Amino acid sequence: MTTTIKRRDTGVSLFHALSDVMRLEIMERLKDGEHCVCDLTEALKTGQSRLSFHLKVLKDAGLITDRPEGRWTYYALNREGLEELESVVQSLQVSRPRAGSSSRCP
Amino acid sequence: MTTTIKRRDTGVSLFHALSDVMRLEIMERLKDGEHCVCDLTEALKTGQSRLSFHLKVLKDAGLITDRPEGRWTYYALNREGLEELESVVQSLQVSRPRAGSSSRCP
DNA sequence: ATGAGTAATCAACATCCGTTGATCCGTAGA
DNA sequence: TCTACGGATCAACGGATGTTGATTACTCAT
Repeated sequence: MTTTIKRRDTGVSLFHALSDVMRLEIMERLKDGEHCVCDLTEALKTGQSRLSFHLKVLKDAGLITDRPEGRWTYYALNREGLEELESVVQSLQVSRPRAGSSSRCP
Repeated sequence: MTTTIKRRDTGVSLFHALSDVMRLEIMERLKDGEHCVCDLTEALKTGQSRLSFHLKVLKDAGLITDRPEGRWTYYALNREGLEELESVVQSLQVSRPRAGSSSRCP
């Protein structure tokens, strides 16, 4: 089914985007609102190039948004992405209330 | 804070475990209950070695459990791991209701 | 005890990912 | 227009990750 495949792929990219310490730290920082790159660079004590790389991964996954303004770019959490994440996680929950083992081998 | 660091690390390993198509497919299969490896090998049409590798990743992350029985090993979803995942995902939600931008650069 | 079947582990290889430093692009101020 | 600055992008490198085939360990049946 195509929608299932699509769901799996977005799942993979969402989970991959979050499978890195620095990226989780970025998400953490953005929880209280928008931040510009220079702000994050200082807060996370890292190089500009590295930060830019991770921001791109998060943005491509749809978890954050960027808002260029003049010389600066502000990043913020993306509600839609987080909702999608929630939904994918929900879909991992057990569907049948594990009524004993459902496959017998011998 | 130590607990925050620990939370980040478990987050990373949970997300990493789920950032792979085959591993998501395994989770999908286990939603309806226990399955033995031979069962999954056939369902996912893959080699035994490959499957075993991915099962180990999921198990190490605490997302599934194994139950050896005789010649076979049965795998199942691990509720605790899924709850931990939920909790980590919850912790990514915006904390303050984004009252405008919280950092100004110039 | 031997042989067959299940599954974990290993070594080797290929690929992907993250880091770093350099470069490029766009904007703001002189 | 020239310069300085913020930030994206690129190439190159090194380390991690996934794949494959072979080996090993264990269990069951004969």
